[in-house]
Amino acid sequence: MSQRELDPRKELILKVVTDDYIESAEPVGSRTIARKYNLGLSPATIRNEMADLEESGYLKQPHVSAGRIPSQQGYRYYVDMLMQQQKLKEEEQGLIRLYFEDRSRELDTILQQTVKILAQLTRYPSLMLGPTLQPSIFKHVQLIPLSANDILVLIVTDMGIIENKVIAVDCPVTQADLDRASYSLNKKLRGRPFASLKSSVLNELKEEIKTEDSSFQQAVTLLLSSLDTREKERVYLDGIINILEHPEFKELEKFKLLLELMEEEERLCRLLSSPYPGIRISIGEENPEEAAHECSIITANYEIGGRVVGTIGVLGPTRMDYAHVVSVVEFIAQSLSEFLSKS
Amino acid sequence: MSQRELDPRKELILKVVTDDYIESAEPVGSRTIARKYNLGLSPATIRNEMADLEESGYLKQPHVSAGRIPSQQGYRYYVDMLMQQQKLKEEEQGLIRLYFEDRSRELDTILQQTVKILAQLTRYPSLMLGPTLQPSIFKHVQLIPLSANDILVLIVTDMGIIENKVIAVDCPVTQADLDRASYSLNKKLRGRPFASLKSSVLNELKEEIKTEDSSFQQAVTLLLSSLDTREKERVYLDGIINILEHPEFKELEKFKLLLELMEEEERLCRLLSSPYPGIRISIGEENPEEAAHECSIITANYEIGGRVVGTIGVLGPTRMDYAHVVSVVEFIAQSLSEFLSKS
DNA sequence: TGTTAGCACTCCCGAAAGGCGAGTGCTAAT
DNA sequence: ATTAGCACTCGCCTTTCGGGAGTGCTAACA
Repeated sequence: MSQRELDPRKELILKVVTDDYIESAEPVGSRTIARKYNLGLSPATIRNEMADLEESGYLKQPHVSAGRIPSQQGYRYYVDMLMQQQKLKEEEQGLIRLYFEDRSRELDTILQQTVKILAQLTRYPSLMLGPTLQPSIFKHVQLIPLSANDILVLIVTDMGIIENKVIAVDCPVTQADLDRASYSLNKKLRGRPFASLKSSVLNELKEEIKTEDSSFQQAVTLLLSSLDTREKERVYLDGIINILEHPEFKELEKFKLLLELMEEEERLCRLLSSPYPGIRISIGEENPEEAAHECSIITANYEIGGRVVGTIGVLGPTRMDYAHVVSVVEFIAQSLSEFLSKS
Repeated sequence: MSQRELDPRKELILKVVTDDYIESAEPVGSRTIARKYNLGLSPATIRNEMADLEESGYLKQPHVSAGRIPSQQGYRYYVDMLMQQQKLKEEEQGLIRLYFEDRSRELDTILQQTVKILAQLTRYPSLMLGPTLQPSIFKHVQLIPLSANDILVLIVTDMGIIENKVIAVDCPVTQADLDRASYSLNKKLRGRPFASLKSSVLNELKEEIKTEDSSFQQAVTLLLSSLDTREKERVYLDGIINILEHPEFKELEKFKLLLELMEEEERLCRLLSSPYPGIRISIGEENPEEAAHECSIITANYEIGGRVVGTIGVLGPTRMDYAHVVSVVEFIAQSLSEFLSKS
């Protein structure tokens, strides 16, 4: 975080320039500021201040005879020090609340729709990293025979997240075998956090099943290994189209890079995942992805029962309506957390 | 289907124009044809034929001094009568086969990756309508308590499709209640086709449970109603970016309309769903969606165990490589059907 | 010393102009 | 019936050019 290192008048001007540029998408000139914002300063004075701000890296000029726009450093200062926290408008709050009132749907649908509403309210592309298994608690496992050699493994967590996986076994197993296996797996695993499964419990379990027959052994071993490999999280996405509203993407090439990014889940994950809780704002080149170097990303984590399980966020040009987006993302993340924690 | 109503030389010229335009995206002129395709005809002759073809509606001119391009009617004739069926290249077949060899994944992932490979091979945006429940056979149901008042209902079909839904009950139910309910539901429903559930079986079941306690009754009733409402199919999508390779979408507005379409599942469903099996080609305004009036769509249904359960398809400009796409879509639909039927 | 008016200068942007080139339809010859 | 020749059309690309917005600098002023 930056220190407060600009004098009040420079701050004021930086703020005004940023606000105006965010709104208009046009470089802001000294004349405009003087006329529009009544600061009691002449254009010339503002010009001087702007020149200073440019020299110290907070503003820049697209070209000599244009107004100023904020640099990445300028946005950072704006976001950290100048931006006014907005309270979400009543109607927006209402919309979100209303949406989260209707409850009986699949998890998948809920998440998809949450991203959709986020995109609608922000008018930017919105993304979500689906809930991880890691912090969940094991609730139920069910082994279901699909055919002679294929078993469907269903794992349910306390959050209602469902994992399913087909595993192939060499020798046929009977329904009875599987029921028995399901039963003892459940007895053993129910209530345990996933994070702890890999190490202790599983070995323990492996020991135990030595006494059982081989097909059961095999099934369990496979289950365990499949639990191991399962790390990929789903990415939800909506409102890509919103990006086209913004003049910075009128050049197809720029948009193309971004669209490419959006179609690759791994890269999105890298962009979104954030270790610490709370709102995070990444501006321009702070983003790890080359394609997003002219974008900013605002994310917040959401939780289930106090445990962080996923991330929700918005992607936009660096000239983004930070204040508004922050308030929406925050509110939705919180609403989603509450919603998921209730079930 | 059109009758064969053009004389051979006109057909030849229509075919050449279409082939060339599909490849080059430029209106093709008489001179080009004469030089490039050695038809033993002079440009002037070709011009006369083209003028005839234009008059009868198979070709059109973007403007007076440009070459000809196929009209929608022209494409239709091309697709129905002139296009040579291609056999898929060995390497493409190999790629697809290779992909379908690796088996143990979730259904969801498989479908997503199938669309991805379709997009890769065709270089067009690709879509899939996820498998419907309707033609499946009931395999297993499991009721799992998530909290005091929420029950997770898991339904597994013989195809490994998994539906899950959270339903809320008024009064708390115990694990034992649910196990008992699961048991009798399974006994009753296993092996029945979904299509038949709504009517006969369910009423029968309702009668039967009158004798049971109320919480059980309630759960079953809810289950039935949730089965009813569940009709929405998932849409998988990949390779949107490919559309930008084509000059017809260099105008942002056109692309925007299409992107809008792609972000709305219902509209995609309407566009894709096709009653009859086999390859279907919709050209330009044959499509029900306004936004796709300058596009063509090639779809094929895929099956599980001989029953049509979904659709896979490709969207491109009307100037689309029909022959190649048809062969890819066909092959992938078939491979997917085989793959899904094996499990 | 900070602020402001005045002014010359820069440079983007959009409109207008002009030339090129590809392709056509028509006519007349084969 | 086919073809060569030719005048004509028209999209597109490049160039040109003026207007306008905005600047930095200088000098005057409080």
